[in-house]
Amino acid sequence: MLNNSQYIDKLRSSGLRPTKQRIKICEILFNSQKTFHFTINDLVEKISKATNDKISLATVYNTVHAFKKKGYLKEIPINSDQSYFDTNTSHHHHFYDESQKDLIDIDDADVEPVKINTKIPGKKIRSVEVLVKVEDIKS
Amino acid sequence: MLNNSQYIDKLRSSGLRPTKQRIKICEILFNSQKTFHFTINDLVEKISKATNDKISLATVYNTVHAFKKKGYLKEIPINSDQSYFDTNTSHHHHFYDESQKDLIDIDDADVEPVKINTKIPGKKIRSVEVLVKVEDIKS
DNA sequence: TCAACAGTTTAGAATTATTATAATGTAGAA
DNA sequence: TTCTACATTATAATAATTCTAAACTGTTGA
Repeated sequence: MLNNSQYIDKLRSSGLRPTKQRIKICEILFNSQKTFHFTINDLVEKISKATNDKISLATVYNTVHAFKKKGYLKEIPINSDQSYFDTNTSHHHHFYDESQKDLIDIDDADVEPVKINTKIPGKKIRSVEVLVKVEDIKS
Repeated sequence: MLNNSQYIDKLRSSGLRPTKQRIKICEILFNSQKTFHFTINDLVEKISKATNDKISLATVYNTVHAFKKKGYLKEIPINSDQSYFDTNTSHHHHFYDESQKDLIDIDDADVEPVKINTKIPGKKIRSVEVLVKVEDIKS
């Protein structure tokens, strides 16, 4: 749990001006012990519940992308009509529940290291992500 | 390499009417030895090169989704503004080249089986997909 | 063979997510 | 405090996808 001055430091140290919109978004994204997944839409709703000052949609997009670029958020690839982001930036994987359209973390420790026995010349690996799609047993 | 009557059988046997639009799209997608990746946009371009009869965009979407549902195409999850599809429906994985925005198959044999040591009650695994993001070594 | 129906295609409108624009506002350095 | 570069904002623009309703066409069965 960080207080505002810690968010200000965090933003400033990564070259982002600590504007009140960014601080508010930090509070919403990083104040919880638990990490979580969200879409831009989810975040807009959280903001409108958390404050009376509206933050424009464009700012929400800009801020999320800035935070992603700085490594404070990860984007999660799912077959989806919208982008999912994750406040958990540690290396981990995901279940995607196709029945409930729900995304669930898989701790990195719960996945045996993935061994890839091939490579592409001139390229280096940036990340290895596992997506496990699940569905209701009965279906 | 299948000829049209084989596509007609294939469509009919899966409960899809063999209309001329669907047959044309089959020719474009499944006539090659090599499997490939495409976006809806790519497919529309291929169609317009391959034939003088235009196929409407809505039909392309409908057909691709119908083929996906029947298991003739797979959708590939990537952080992207558009959906990627794969004519290779066998179990395999992908490299995604972030420098070139290019998608490359990884043969299933080149990935050691992924072991997940956790599960979700009431859910069964439908698929396990590995996405390896790569970039230029120099970057 | 052919009429009838259900499934398809179609053009275009509608919707949704995201990005661009340009004017206004503001944090931070001097 | 003032200035300047960076941010925010509302709105428009764009792009991908889905919806709609009318026209069309395989297929079935008489």
